[in-house]
Amino acid sequence: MSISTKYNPKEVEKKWYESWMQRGFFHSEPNPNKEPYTIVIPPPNVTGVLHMGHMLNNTIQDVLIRRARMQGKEACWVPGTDHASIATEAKVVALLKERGIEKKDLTREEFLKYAWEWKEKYGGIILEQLKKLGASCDWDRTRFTMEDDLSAAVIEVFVDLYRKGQIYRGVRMVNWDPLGGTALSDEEVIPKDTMAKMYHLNYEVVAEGAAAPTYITVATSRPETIMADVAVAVNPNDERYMHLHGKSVRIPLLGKEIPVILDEYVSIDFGTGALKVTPAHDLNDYELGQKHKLPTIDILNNDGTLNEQAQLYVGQDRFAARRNIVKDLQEAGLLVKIEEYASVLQTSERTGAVIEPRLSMQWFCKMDKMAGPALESVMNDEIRLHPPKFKNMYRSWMENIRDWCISRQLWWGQQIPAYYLPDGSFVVATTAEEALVLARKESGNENLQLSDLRQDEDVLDTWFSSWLWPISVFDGFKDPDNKDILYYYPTNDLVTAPEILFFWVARMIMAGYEFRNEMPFKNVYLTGIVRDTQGRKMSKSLGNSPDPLDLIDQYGADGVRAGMLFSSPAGNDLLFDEKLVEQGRNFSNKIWNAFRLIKGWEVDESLPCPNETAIKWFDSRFNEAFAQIEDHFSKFRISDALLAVYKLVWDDFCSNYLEMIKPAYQQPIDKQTLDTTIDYLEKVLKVLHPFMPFITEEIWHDLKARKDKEYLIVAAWPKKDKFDKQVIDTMESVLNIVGSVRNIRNSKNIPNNKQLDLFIKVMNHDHYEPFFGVMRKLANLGEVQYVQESIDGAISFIVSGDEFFIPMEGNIDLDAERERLTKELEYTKGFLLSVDKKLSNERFVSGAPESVISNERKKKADAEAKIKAIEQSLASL
RNA sequence: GGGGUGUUAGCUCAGCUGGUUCAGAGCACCUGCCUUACAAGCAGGGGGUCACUGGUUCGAAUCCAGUACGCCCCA
Repeated sequence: MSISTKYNPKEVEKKWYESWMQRGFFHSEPNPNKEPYTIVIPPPNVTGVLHMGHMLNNTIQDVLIRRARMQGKEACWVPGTDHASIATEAKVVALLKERGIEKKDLTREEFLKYAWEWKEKYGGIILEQLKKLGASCDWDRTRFTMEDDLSAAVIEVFVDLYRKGQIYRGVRMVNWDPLGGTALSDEEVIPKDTMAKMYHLNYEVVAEGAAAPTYITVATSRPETIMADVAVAVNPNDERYMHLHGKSVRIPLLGKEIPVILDEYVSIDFGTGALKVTPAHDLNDYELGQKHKLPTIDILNNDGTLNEQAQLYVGQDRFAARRNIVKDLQEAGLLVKIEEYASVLQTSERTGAVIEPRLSMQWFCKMDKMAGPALESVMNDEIRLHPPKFKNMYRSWMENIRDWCISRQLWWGQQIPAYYLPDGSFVVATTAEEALVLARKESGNENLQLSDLRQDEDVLDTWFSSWLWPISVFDGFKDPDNKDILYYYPTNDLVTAPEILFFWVARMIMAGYEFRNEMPFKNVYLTGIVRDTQGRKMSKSLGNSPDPLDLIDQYGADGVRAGMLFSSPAGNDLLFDEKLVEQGRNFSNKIWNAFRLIKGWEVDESLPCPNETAIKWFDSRFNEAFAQIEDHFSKFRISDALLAVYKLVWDDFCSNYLEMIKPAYQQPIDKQTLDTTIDYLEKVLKVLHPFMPFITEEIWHDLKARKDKEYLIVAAWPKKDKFDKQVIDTMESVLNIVGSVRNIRNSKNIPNNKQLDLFIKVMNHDHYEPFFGVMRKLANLGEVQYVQESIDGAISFIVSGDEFFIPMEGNIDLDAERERLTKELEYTKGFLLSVDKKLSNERFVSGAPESVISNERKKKADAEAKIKAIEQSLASL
């Protein structure tokens, strides 16, 4: 038989993925005889392509879902995509631009037509990429946040919340791009470090009957906004300005009187310690203005020119106005000085224009009521965050929650179902027709027509559809009692990144309680961010992110999956190194070769089984490791679970078990050993399958002929079983003995093929006999036997309190041996001293629990025995 | 500025209720091996003042306080 010494993942992966799909293993239907296990995918942007973050995230979900499926649960992983209004609209705009089409020349309908065309053509590539990773999603259930049913749910929820008084209109500061004529999200704003100028201006203090005018100097980077000033603020503790408390000042040039207000917000050391307050044109000033109930004067037009409110420089661009006012101020003698300082300039990602903070009317969703149950369920562990350290962060955010701005000045998304009447009032309804009925009723004007109503131009924030995701993918709004939602909801586990804990996770929890009176999921597993080896976030602009598909191509999906999970505990960032994936690939190869070895054996049914001890040991060892693996899973320690499987396969199964039972070259194996070994390999494949689905399925089928649906993907997950700790412990000692022998070979340059003899002088154990065979095989020993006395002319070592001798036929370096033994003797004596010290401390003996004390006594006895043995050996040298 | 969180081997991290699985794993490194499953491998080995300072305790990597540095989220 010839099987390649290297595992070749390419065709294997394609073959099994297709095969799993064909047989419908990924598909789920409600089954009352089975326990449901449900995951909804965090929907990636429909425009997105697979990046390393998706890889990690979806590998974890696939591990969880595959394990649940093997456990016999009705496993359902719902995939889908998010319409991502900002990102998608930006891509469509860019694409149209390449074709010479400007968005502003299109109507809303024309633009949306292009957008949908584009979505149909390029959208959802990412889902195809997930298949390459092996993701076992139920593709029949693929959903999209902007498909009809899901959009209908969004509108329904909006109307519902509006009627409950949870949605209102209000003013908010937005990032305005005067060149693009649009508001931008924070993500679309690029901060640029620049040198800016700080202008120091004199505001005249209003003082009746003063002989000469006195001034207060205010520092500002934006002198052209002084016409929008409504106050000057100083810190109440600032000694320089005590005399101004309760006074007023005049705006330079304009002469308008404004109050001096006191607020600790003003930092005494920055600028002159006096701050002009311009609520319409600065976020901090806006908040200050709200706090002190000051008016808001907006002096800018959409395109960045000054309007009538400014009174001066009307019609001029903000930068031209700045130049002019500086000149005028200078001439008026009110400009004290100009300073250069390092500042951060906010610019538009798309037009490069300097961002103008601007007040605008937006829609908000109240959060305080919904936050209550959402906070409580996490605090009392109804919903568990993994790792739990995120609970604190969650709490502080939820306790200081702000209302949610849900409107966006875009076209791609669900248009807000608010309809304006000609008089400026509005009604909210699911359709225009319903809106008309409402509008007629509320206005008392029965003559109103559809054409008199104007729907709000804005669309809803994308999160306003994704917060409904766990409910809407099962049509829980359209049909609240359908069998899917009743069966699959609440879902089990959610796997996502901590950076969207608030944007998304918290809001889904709120929506769950608000609309279904039930949590949306029981566990939230928070992954870390995938970074490069220097700890930098992976990003397109840095070019430090490998293409996941290239990696799969090069190392195989199984190798990449394992690589991603090595060293990525929950909540910790993953410093991605291609070496990890290499390790994953090497692991694939290791398993492959173990399979090759077993597959290559000829069986001789007449042979007796010489491997009882090894067989008994691995059975116990498997059960012990399996219990650890299950424990890791129960705590969502996926990385640790994989590492435990890794060691079980590599160390226990390959390095130890297979070496113990391996027949000599070209010798046949007995039937019992072979059958048991195949059973063991199957068990190992099972626990490995969630992590490395392809190679395990391949070996599963190569190992034996299988019936039609007898696939590993649906094979029964092992059950916890008892294990013999004694056998495991003894084998550990045996492996230590073997290690010591090998070490001696190594240090004495004794070739592996030269047999050595071993004599055991038992102190504590006399149960090594069943393990003699294992020792002989692994250490290449000839004679192995118990003795009563030390052996002269032998190298000795101690394992678990017993002394072992290897006769050396005179080629012992006596000095070296004496030195080694002396060293060990000294160490042991020191150890004994520390134990004695502890035991003679009365407070320890009276204070420590009995078990700790008896343990110390045992340590003392062991150490004393060891010292005696070493001393004897030294004497015999 | 507010809140959170972290610092253990060269790197990435475990270490759960303070006490023999307490200083551990993987990778990297060093030495020797192409020994018929695997050089993508085998065997062996070296390496840490558990950030710093103090406290609690019979006993601290572990609990508490402070300091330094880092990261995350919000503003």
